[in-house]
Amino acid sequence: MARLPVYLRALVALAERGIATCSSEELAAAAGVNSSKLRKDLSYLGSYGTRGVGYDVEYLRYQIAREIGVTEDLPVVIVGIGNLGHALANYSGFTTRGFRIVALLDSDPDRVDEEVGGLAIRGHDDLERIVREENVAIGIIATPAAAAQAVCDRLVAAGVTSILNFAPAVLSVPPGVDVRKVDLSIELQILAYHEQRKALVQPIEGGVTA
Amino acid sequence: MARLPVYLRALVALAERGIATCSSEELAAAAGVNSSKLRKDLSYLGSYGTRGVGYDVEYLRYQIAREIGVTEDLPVVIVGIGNLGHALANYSGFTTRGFRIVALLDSDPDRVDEEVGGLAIRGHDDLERIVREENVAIGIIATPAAAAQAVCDRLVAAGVTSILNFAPAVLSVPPGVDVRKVDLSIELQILAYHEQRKALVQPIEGGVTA
DNA sequence: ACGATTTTGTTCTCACGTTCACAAGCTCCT
DNA sequence: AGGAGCTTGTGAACGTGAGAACAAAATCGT
Repeated sequence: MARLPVYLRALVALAERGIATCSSEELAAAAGVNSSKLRKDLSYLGSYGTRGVGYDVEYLRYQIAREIGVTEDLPVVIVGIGNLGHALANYSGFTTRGFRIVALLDSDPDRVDEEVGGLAIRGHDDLERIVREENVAIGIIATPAAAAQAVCDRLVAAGVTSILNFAPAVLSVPPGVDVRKVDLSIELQILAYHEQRKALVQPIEGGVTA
Repeated sequence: MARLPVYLRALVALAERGIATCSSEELAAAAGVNSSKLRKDLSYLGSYGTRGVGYDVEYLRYQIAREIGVTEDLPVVIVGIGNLGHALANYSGFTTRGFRIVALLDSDPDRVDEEVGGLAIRGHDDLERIVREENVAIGIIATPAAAAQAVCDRLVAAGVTSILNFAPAVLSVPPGVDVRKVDLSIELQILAYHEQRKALVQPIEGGVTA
């Protein structure tokens, strides 16, 4: 399920605060979900809790990490080192949460060998070799929309089977390849939509909708 | 619905390619959804199509933009100008798609007056004033997780009613305030999960799962 | 002017995910 | 040792969203 990483993050946060055990209510609150949903999700992995007591934070943390498959670092490449690629390369959250950035790729020859976040930018020519040599299964696309599909095709051909796409483009991939899309302006537009509805409803009803 | 912005983007792309009219099948393919779903979504807005012909791209584009509420630019503030905040401030997708970044805020006094993306960074002291003067309804939080809730509280108190949160923290807000969360490492972990399942299943079944 | 064709708008069915509610089980206190 | 009090795990109802199928309507050709 897509909520396991959220639970994992909440567990890490609890562990950092020195909390050794927690109930489903507490963990659900930390993760921002319903406690029933949380228990059902966790029961899908197995019975890792103790009735009357709760869950052992450290134990559950490891079990979820194992289920997700981030017990050891997974190699990742980032393609497109523009503003966003820069930020991603410097983002500490990747490296501390089960991922290892093995290469930064950019099509601009002038940028090759430039260092970002302690890693030198490589040209697109090296894409296939790096993916094969490092056994990279996950690629991050942070190129302009026009280049996204071509980059995607090359990544998939080289052996990448999961893609995180920041480019505002719909990627078509063969079966067996997963794509997740993060579109920043679409997120904002969704907020704008709710915003507009609030602006329309509130003056009439005279209050916020609980 | 959360898919309207996707349709809008697809329509803009079609318009840029000089396509004046399109069927639900074509638009659905461009948006990456089912044509039935698309038609149902659009019918919720009204009958903007013509049977036997399809949809007028330009007309539908305006209608969706109006529905979302991005016909004129909405003011937005970005709080936390680290790596990610930098990228967001420079991201052209916001400004070209119905939003106007009116302020960049950072807690670090040394960064104040530094210019990013043509806008000077302001200190947190100016938060309330800017939000009120510019009538800002949407705030973007790109701070570290530890600062996110405090920033969120200040934004909400100043009048912001929609928040896009990039910090890896669960924000609690009063009723009537919308929060959308974008967590980059969670997206990667979701891919890792699918990746692991592929690695487990494929060697046994001997092929990709269609 | 009329029918064939295309495409929308809508209805119906189905499956999934969420939530409530309760039984099973563990701990602690007496 | 035995019961009271929690807390997990799960079974059942509910609501929501997705997909297929069909009817209404507009154009085009004859």
